[in-house]
Amino acid sequence: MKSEPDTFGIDDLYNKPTQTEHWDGVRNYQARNMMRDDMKLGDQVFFYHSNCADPGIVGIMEIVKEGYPDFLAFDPEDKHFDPKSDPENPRWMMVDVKYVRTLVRTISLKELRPLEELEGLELVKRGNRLSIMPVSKDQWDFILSLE
DNA sequence: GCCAACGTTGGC
DNA sequence: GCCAACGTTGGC
Repeated sequence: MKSEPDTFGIDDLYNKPTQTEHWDGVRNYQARNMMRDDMKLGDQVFFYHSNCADPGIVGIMEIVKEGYPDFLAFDPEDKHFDPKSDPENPRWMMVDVKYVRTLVRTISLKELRPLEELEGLELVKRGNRLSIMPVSKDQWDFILSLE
C-alpha cells in the first residue's frame, strides 16, 4: 500500500495511539476491489512511501479490519467527499491497518526495479500508478530477504 | 517542476 | 460505444 510520507508516512502510523489507522481516501476501483474482496484479517502488507525523495518499501503493517465503507466519502467538508457515494450504497471502501514494524532500511524502488526475481511484481511495471497492489508469497519473502 | 502514463468524464 | 479532453499519480 502506497502513501506519501508528507501526508501520512510510516511514522505517522507508528505515532497513532493504537498504531492503527483506517486507510481512507482511495478513489480507484481496482484498489477498492482489493480492499473489499482480497484483504483478510491478519494479512501482512508492505508500507510504501511514494512521491518522495527515496520512494520504496519502509515497513510492514497488518490488516486488523476488513473492508468497510469509507465514511469520508459521505462528508461534504472532507477533501475525499464523493457525492456519488452514500451510506445506502457506498462506492468506496477502506480497511484498518496496524503498524507491525519499520524495516531496518528502506528497500527502494530503484533497487527493486532491475531484479529478475521481481519480474511480474506490479510495483515495477512501467507506468504503474495503483496505490494498492498484490504481492505474492514468493515476492514477499524475496523482498524481505533484501532487508 | 516536468511529463509520461493512466483513469475518468461526457459529448456525440 | 468511441474517444478527446481533462485531472491525477508519481518517478525523476
